[in-house]
This record gives sequence, structure tokens and C-alpha cells, in this order.
Amino acid sequence: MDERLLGPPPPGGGRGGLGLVGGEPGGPGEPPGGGDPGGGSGGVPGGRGKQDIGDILQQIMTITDQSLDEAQAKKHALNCHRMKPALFSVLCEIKEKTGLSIRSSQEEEPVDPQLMRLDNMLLAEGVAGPEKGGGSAAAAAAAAASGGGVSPDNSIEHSDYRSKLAQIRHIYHSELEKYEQACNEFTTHVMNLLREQSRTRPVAPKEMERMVSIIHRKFSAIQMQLKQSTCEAVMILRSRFLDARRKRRNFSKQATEVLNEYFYSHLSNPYPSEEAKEELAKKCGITVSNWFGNKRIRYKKNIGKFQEEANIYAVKTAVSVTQGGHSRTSSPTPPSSAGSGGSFNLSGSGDMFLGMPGLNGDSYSASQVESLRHSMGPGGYGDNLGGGQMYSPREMRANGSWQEAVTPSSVTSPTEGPGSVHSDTSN
DNA sequence: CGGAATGATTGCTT
DNA sequence: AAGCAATCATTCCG
Repeated sequence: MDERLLGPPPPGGGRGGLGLVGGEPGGPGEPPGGGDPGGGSGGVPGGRGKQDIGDILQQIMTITDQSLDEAQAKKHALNCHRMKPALFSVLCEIKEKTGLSIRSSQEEEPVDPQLMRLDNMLLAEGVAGPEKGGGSAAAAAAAAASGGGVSPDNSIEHSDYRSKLAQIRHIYHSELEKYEQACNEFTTHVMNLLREQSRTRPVAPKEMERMVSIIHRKFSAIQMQLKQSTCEAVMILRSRFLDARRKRRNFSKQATEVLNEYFYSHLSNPYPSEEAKEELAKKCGITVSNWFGNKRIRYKKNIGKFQEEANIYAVKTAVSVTQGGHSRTSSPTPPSSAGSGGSFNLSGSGDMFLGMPGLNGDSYSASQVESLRHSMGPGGYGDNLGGGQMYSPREMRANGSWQEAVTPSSVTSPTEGPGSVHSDTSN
């Protein structure tokens, strides 16, 4: 009777509220009778059975709006009732008898491995953990991975990724805070109610503790859901952004230029050594191997189309060489210096070409010139340079046998680049 | 919108 | 393991 007045909010509201907010994980569940603070003293009419939030709200509204005063009055009446002490002692007795069973199934609180996994992942992704630290750490990692911020493309992508991640982090934290707040509020609410009830029925401190832990467990289940969905969001984000398998961006003009410069200045042997690759990759911030692979194939497939490009770059390098002074083929420049200046670039093929006509049969030097003219168009850029630069004609012959003529592996050492070419030429 | 260009991937070869 | 060739998927451009 009287319990109803005090009872409904905590048990009914408690179950309904938690269940509705987070969804019932179903896992830990609560011990029989555990979730109901009023359980020891009999059921709660209003709180049993299925109840949707509308009912509960209505009930609460009803209580707060109308019958609260009435309830208070009744409670007071009860407390003053002469039979109250007797009733209370009876209740205590009953409680004593039933209390054991409740207590037994209580203590165990295993650390959920799944929760730990989620926590770890969130921590690793920089979602959990220190507010700003996680994000900047991830950013730093991303920057480091991209090779010192050389890659504008990547950094754009990463900043996009980071901002999205930050969004997730923000939502996660605010939600977490909300849950925590709700949990605390609810706990205090329940505690107050229990304290209040303790005047009417026996409520052991242990029981209160238990209630608190039950509430916390419920809320942690909700938190786990939050963490889980956050993890999912992060995974999706990752797969969308960092999983650049199919997502492709055109390289920056500058990067392409650097690579082309290297390629055409090493046309005789466009197989950059590991070092050279590294250097180029650093310069351009991209996957060099793919680029050279594609380039070689496409060049070979359609030399005519690339002729023009080759010339352009040849001239480019030539100009830079002329500016830098004539370079000797014999000086093998390490790949590391490849990008730095034309001198190295040219030394490989340029010199060879200059020397070639004299050394060799003209059979193909003619075709060489021809194609040169053709591609150069009218008003060539400095004949001798152009002629010398025309790596291509020679390559045309040789290039079909890039693999055969030159052993890629041996070429790897930059020192041998020119040498191998020479041997080729004499052939 | 369609085709060319281009970076990435895959399967195979050496 | 590196490279080639074919192919895919995306981007660029007229």
C-alpha cells in the first residue's frame, strides 16, 4: 500500500529507464530480485510487467504533479502509526532470512574481455585517452608515415581523416559524459530513495552498495554499446580513408615532374636503385615503384606518344646541365644526388649520345636524328643538345630490351649505370 | 558524359 | 623479391 507511494520511481523507473536508454545487453543480468529495491517488502504494482517510457513518464508526472503531497501525507501517517515499529521489526526479520540468498550471488564482477578489447582499440585509435594527445599522436604518426610532410595529397587526406576522427572522438566523449552524469544522477536518486525507504523497511548498507553496483553495471553495459558503435565508426572511417587501395589521387605536378626527370634522364636504365627510389619517394611522397613500373611499360608500349615528353624533359635536363657545366659521364653520381641537379641526370645518357655517333655505325643514329627532328618540331632547341639528349631513339632500340640488355640488379648500383650503357652501345 | 590519363592491384615470370 | 603485363578504378578533361 504505502510502498507504492515510495516504490514506483526507483524500481519501475530504474529498470525502465536503463533498459530503454541502453538496450538490454542481456548478458550479466541481475540476480533474482536484485534489481528491485522494494522487492524485499513486496512487489511494486506500478513497476511490474512491461512498461514503456510513456507509461513511466506519465506515472512520474502524475506523482510529481498531483499525488506527491498526498503521498507525503500518507507516508507521514504511516510513520506515525502505532503499529509501525512492530511492522518494521517483522520486515527486518524477513529480510534477515532472505538476505543471504541475495548476497551470495553478488560479488563477482569479472573484467569483460570484450570491453577491454574495445577500450584498447579506442585508445589505440586515439579516440579514448587524453583529449588532444590521442589525436595529435595519430596525426604525428600519419605525418611520419607520409615521410615528413612532403606529400600534400596524403596530408590532405590525413587531415580529413583526422577531422572526422576528432568528430567521432568528440561525440564519444560527450556521450560518455552524458552517460556518466546520468549514472551519477540515477545513483543518487536511488540512494536517496533507499535511504528514505530505510525508514519504512530495513535496508542494509550492503544492499545499497549492491544497488549501486547494479546500476553501474547497467550503465557500463550502455557504455559498452557506445564504445562498440564508436569502434565501428572508426573502422568504417579507416576503411574509407586509410585503405587507399582503390582510392587514387593523381600525383602532384611537381612529383610527376621529378619522377619524369629521373626517368628520362635515366632512360637507358630507368631502374632506380633502392636508394634512388627512397630519395625520389621522399621528394615526391609517393609510391615510386608503381610509378616506374607503369611508366616503363607505358613508355615501351607507346614510345611515340612519350617522345614529346621525353624531349621536353631532355631539354630541361640539358638546360640545367649547360648551366651547371658539362658533366663527365665517368663520374658516377650516386642516386641520392639524382634529383639535385642535371649534372647527374645527363651524365648517364647525354654524354653517351654525344659520343655515340662517332663510335658506332650510323645505322640507327640516323633514325635517332629523324625521330628527334620529328618530335622536336621546328626550331629545335639547340641541335647538339637535342641530338645528344635524344635518349629516346636509342632507347627505342634498347628499350625493348631494357630487361635483357641491362641486368636490373647490377644496375642497382649507380656507379655502373653509365658503364653498362657503354657496353650496350658497343654492341 | 565518354574517353584518355594514371595510380594501384593482381598474376605470372625470372 | 623485383619486374612485367594486364586490368581495375578513379580522376581529368574536352
